[in-house]
Amino acid sequence: MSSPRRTTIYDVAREAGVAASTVSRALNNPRRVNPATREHVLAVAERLGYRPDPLATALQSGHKATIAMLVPDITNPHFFGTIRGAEKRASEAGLTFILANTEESADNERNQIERLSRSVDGFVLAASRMQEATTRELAREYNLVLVNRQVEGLPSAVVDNGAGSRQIVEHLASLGHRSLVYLSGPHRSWPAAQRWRALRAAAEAHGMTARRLGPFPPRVEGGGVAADAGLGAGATALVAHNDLLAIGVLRRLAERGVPVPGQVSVVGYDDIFGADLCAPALTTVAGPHEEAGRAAVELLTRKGSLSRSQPAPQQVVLSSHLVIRRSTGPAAR
Amino acid sequence: MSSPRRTTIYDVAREAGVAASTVSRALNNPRRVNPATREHVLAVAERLGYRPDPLATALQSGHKATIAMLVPDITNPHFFGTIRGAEKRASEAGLTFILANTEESADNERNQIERLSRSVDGFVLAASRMQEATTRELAREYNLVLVNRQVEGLPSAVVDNGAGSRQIVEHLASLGHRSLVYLSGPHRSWPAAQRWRALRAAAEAHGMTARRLGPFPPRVEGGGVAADAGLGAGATALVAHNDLLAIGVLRRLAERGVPVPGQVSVVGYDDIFGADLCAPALTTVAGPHEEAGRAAVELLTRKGSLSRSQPAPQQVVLSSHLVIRRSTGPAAR
DNA sequence: GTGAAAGCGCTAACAG
DNA sequence: CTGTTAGCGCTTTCAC
Repeated sequence: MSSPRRTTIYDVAREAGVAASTVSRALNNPRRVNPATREHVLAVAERLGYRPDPLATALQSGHKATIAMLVPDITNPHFFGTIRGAEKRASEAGLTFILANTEESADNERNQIERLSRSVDGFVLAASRMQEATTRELAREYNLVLVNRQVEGLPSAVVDNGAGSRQIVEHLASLGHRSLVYLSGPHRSWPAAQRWRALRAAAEAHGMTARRLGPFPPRVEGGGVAADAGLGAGATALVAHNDLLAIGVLRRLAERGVPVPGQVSVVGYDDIFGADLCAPALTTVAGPHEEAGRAAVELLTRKGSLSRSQPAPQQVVLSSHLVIRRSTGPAAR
Repeated sequence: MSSPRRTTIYDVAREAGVAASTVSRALNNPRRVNPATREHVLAVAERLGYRPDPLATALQSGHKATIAMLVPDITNPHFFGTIRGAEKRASEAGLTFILANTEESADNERNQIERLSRSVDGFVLAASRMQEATTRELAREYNLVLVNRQVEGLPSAVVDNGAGSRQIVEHLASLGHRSLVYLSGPHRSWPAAQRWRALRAAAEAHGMTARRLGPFPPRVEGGGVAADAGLGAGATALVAHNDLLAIGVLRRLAERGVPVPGQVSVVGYDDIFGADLCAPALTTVAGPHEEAGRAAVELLTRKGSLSRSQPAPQQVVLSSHLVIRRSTGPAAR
């Protein structure tokens, strides 16, 4: 705009009768300057309304005080909690928070990382779509922390759906179900693989049959085909990859006049906003996603400060649990 | 990380056998350099994997290619559409997108603006909580565009809830309702004032009585008191400030055993995700919020490029409409 | 059409 | 403890 030329460190220096470097020190290394002059400099800076220029600081010191979070799809309510947690933590730590959409594309993700690399100190990659090898390679050059994805050797924060998955099976088993069908999300998806593994293992332990169908698009629109496929498989319990898909399944079932949970029980994952609003309210696996977002940022900042004295990158694992609502009930005879 | 020293414009210059300034020109002012040398420089840059440093560019030129969006509450699903639209447009325009939460506080908003001012070209202020005077004052120093708020003399993009509000009244009137109660949001809120104004005017035109209660916290939790207050007022139709509040109202009504829409009709605003999932599905005013986000960014970029030859700041107004679902029905006798 | 040189605002040696 | 001196990587006059 009308750029009235901001006051710089030199203005403060001149006004305070010291050198620019002294001003810089007074501001950043308070102990490396005489308390008296320090007071004075600070007062002058205050009076002149001095504000450091983050760009100039970054250019010189390399410390940008900025992080970026890359999300496959900003719109997906699943990410809201994670985004929120990350933004909050970043803000608390005085970091500027950049948010970018990768549109579910690994290429896009990589490009964004390269585009932003000079502007940020590190990245939080939510549900990254990149191949393990690519991710690992990029991690050698950039500061990366993963959320809801684990790659050996890289720091990450995940909500472990293992516990939730086991609880699904226990819940269904106790209701008399003998088999379940997992309506899978994208096969490339890390959580999808993790969920299926846990479900299958738990089912086996409980003497239940578990089958996997799909992949289905993990959105409400995917629910139509998913429901029909599940029904075709003759299952009494449908476990959808996420709540969006589960809600779509619920809709299709209602359309077809299939009573829930009378004839079929339905379970989701994520406990998104809306999961308890639908009819019937959805039984789903809830997890501390906001916590995961916070933890990821935390890992990023810690990593930066500790100058690689880190023994091994940390992998934070948060637990999940089943929230039982109305969409599950006793198995049909 | 292991910072292998990025290739700079000087590396390219040396390798290409030209001066750094020529490289700069070849990259930015293609026409101010000999086509042949240009080709050559570009080829070398490509080969060396040169990437300009946005920070250095910004420090020198003042052009940051970055915008920030300030939102009162990232968590509120109401903003998702707007955020998404803004992020998309920014990304298309090659702009880096900073997102910050202001926690519903005007002070916080102002601080964020000042903190980020050196790092960005401008701000999109969503549902700004600041006073008109403050906003106007800040707008003289910074590039601001408002979303879902209008301030005389400042550029903005809003979803006009006037049309939707009128449609609410027409809809209710045609169902035989003689009176409605508006369960208001924060009185400081610009949309709240706008909605109430339109509702009242339309009600008058249709010979209906309109009353305003509140303010209520515009969240699901606010629905309890709001519902009770509305019921106490003896209304047959409750128009809630937003869908969150409306959903809370629906819940409270269900708790109290009040049939919807049998005894009371309920209407919301925003058509958030989940509005069609609740039981009964919510009748609500929908608007092109994603469009509003896009438009705001558009205004911001245009404003920057056109060097103040702008006659008057633009105020984009987008229209809304009522989506009729199951929460509204004929007035109880 | 191209090169040399001067900074943008700040930090970080290096002397004193 | 503090001042001087170089740059960070880039753009932009100003000469040639």
